[in-house]
Amino acid sequence: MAGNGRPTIKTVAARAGVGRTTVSRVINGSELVSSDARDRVLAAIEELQYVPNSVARGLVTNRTNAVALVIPESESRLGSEPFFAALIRGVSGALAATGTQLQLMLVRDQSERDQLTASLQTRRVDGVLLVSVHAHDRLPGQLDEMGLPTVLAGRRDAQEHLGYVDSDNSGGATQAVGHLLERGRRRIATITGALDMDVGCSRLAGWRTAHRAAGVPADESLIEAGDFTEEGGQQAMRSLLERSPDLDAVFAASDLMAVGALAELRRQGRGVPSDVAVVGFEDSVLARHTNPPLTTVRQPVEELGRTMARILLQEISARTASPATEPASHQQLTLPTELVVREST
Amino acid sequence: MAGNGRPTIKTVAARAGVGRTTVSRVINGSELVSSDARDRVLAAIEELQYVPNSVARGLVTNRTNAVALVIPESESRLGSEPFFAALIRGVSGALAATGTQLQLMLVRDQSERDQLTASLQTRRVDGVLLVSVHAHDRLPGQLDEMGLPTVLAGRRDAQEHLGYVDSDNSGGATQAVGHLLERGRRRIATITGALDMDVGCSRLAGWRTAHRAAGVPADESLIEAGDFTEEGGQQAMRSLLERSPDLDAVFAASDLMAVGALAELRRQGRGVPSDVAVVGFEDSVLARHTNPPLTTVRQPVEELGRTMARILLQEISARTASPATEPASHQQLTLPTELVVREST
DNA sequence: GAGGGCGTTGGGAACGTTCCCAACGCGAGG
DNA sequence: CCTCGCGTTGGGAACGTTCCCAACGCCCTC
Repeated sequence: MAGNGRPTIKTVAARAGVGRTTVSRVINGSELVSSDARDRVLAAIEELQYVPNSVARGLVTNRTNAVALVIPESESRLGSEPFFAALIRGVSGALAATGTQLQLMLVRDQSERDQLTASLQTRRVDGVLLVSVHAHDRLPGQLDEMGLPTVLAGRRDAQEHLGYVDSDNSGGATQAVGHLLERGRRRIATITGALDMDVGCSRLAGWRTAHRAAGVPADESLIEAGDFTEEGGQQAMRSLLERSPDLDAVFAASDLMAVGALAELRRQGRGVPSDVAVVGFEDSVLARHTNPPLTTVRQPVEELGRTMARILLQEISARTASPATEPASHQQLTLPTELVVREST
Repeated sequence: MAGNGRPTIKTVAARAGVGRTTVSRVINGSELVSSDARDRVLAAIEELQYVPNSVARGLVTNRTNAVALVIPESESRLGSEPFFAALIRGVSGALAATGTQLQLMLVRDQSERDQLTASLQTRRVDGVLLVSVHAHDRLPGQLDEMGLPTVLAGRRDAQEHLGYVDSDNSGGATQAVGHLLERGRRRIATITGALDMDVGCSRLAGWRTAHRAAGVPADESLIEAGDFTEEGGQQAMRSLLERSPDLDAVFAASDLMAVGALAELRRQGRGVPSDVAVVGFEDSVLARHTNPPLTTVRQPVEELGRTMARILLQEISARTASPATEPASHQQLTLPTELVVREST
C-alpha cells in the first residue's frame, strides 16, 4: 500500500540507473561526473520533482544554512521601532542571495531569554545576529564560548572583541549638535538612549564633543536619560523643561524619543523650531511625518543589516574551513551617518 | 587530538550507565522510566550540558518545529507597513509558547517567489503562514498540493477553502463610511486597496453597503483604486480632487493611504476635517501621529497573527496524527474590527 | 516451584544525506 | 600482452536521533 512519500536520493538514483553518490555529486555540482550520467540524473530529478531533504543534509554536513536574528522585544516594540523592520530587510536581502534562511527570534522577557542559549545550542542555526545588546549582557559571551559565530548590531563597549557593525554614533551626534550650535543655539539639552548600551553612551559623547569643538561649555544638567521609547522621550522632555526652562534646543538620541519630545513641547506651547529646535537620530519614516518634519541623523539601517549578514556568513564559512584556527580577527565595521536637515531646526 | 565535540545522546547514556533509549525516553518525558534511571540521566545531562540535536531529531520524526512566514516585500515595504511588524509580533508570541521557531521569508521579486516552492519543499518547516495573497496567486494551491499545512492572512476570495484568519473588512468599512454619513457627509469618496485582493474588494464593498443602508446613493465616480501605499494614496487623492472637487469625505482602505491623502489635501489647502473628513483602516501607530490624528478602523493585527499561528499549529498536529484523513475542514476565522474616532472626522 | 504478566531496559534498524575509499573500465605505454 | 594511471562510479559507514520489539528481572498467583 503506502502511496509512497516524496522521492529520496535513492529513488532518483534508481530512476537514473546510477548510484546514490552520483546523484549527490550532480546535486552538489561536482565535476567528477560524466555528462551522460549528469543528464540522466537531471532528467530523473525533473521527472520525480525531487528536492533534497535539507534536514538530512544538515545532519551530515553539520550546517543548516540558517542564521538567527535575535531581537529583544521587551525594550523596544518591533512595531513602533522602524529600526528593526529596516534591519530585517537588510539582513534578509543579503541572506537571500546565498540561500540562507532567516530565523527570527523575538525575545519577550527574561525567561525567554534564558531559554535562548539552549535553543541556539540545538544546532538549528549556523550563526547568530544580535541586536540591541546591553553592556552587561551575557548572551554574546555564551555564544562565543559555544563556538557559534556571532555578529552584533552595535558593540557592547569600546573594546568589543566580537564582530560587529555599528553606525558612527558619536560622529553623527557630534554633527547633529554641531548643527544646532551653528544655528546659534546655546542651551542644547540632550535626551540620551539607554546608558548601559554603547549606542546611548556614544551619542551622549557626541553631544559633549560638539560642545568642546565649538568652545561652548556643556551644561551637564541639560542631560536627561531616556530609554529609546516615545514615552521615555516625552517624560525626559518634561523633566528638562521643568529643570531648565531656558533651553533652546534638544538633541534626542532617537527619532522615536524626538517624537515624544515634540509632543511634550507642543503640549507646553513651545514652538518648534522657534522656541526650541529638535534633532533626532536615525531618519526613520517617522521623521518625515512629524510636525514639523524632523531634522535628524540618518543611519543606514538597511545597509547595516546587509553588512551584518555578510560578515556573519564570512565568519561561518571561515569557521567551517578551519575549525581549529579559531581566534580569527572578527570584523568590526562602522558605517557613516549623515545629517538630514528638515524643519525642526 | 580531537577535543571531542558536543555530547550526544550516547555520551549521556554512557555517563548515566544506561542505554540510548532510556536517555531518549527521559528527554521526551516518557513514563516508562524508573525514577532511579531518570535521576541518573538528568544528572548526566546537567553535567555534560547536553542539548539534543534537533536536526537529527527532525530527520527521524519528520518534524522541524518551525514554520515559515512568507511576506511579499515587493508590494508593501516591511518598514513602512506597521502591519507586518505587528503581525510578526503576534505570530512570534503564539509560537514561542510551543517552542516553535519562526522562519521569516521576505520575497522581493518574482524570481525569489519562484524559488520559494522549492525552498519550502526541502522540508525545513512544518507549515506556512501566507500574507497578502492575491486572488490569482498560485502559491497557496501549490502548498496545499504538497500537503504542507498553510494558513492565510486574509482569504483570496469569498470561497476560500484553505484555512485563514481575516479582519472583518467589509464590516469595518461599513462602520467607517456609516460614521461619515452620520456626520452628515454626503460626497464620500473611497481610495481602495488592490482590487485583486479580497481585502481590497471587501473594504470597497463596505463602502457600498453603508451607502445602501443609509439610503444614500453611492456615486461610483468617487471610487479611485489605490495599492495600499502612501504614494498610491496621495496620487488617488489627487485624481479624486480633480475629478470631483465637491467631495467632502474620503475613506481610505488603509492608514498608509490615508496619510498620503492627508498630504495631498494639505498641499491643496483643504482643511481636515473642516472641508474633507478622512478615515483610514488599521489603526497603526501612524494613525495617532498624523495631523490631525486619524479616525480609523482598528483591526487587531497582533491578535490576527496569534490566531494564524494557533490555527497552523493545530493543522500541523492534526496532519501528523492522521496523515491519511486529510480533507479535514480548515479553520476560517474573522476577527471583529472597531471604529476609533479621532480628529480627522 | 513453575508459569505468566508487567514494569523497565537496551540493541537494532531506519530516517536521507555526504564522505571515504575501493573498484571498475579503458587507453596508453613499455 | 601486461601494467599503470586516470577518469568515473558506487557501496559502506557515519551523522544523532526515535521507534520497534525482544529480553530481562521480579513479583504474584496457582
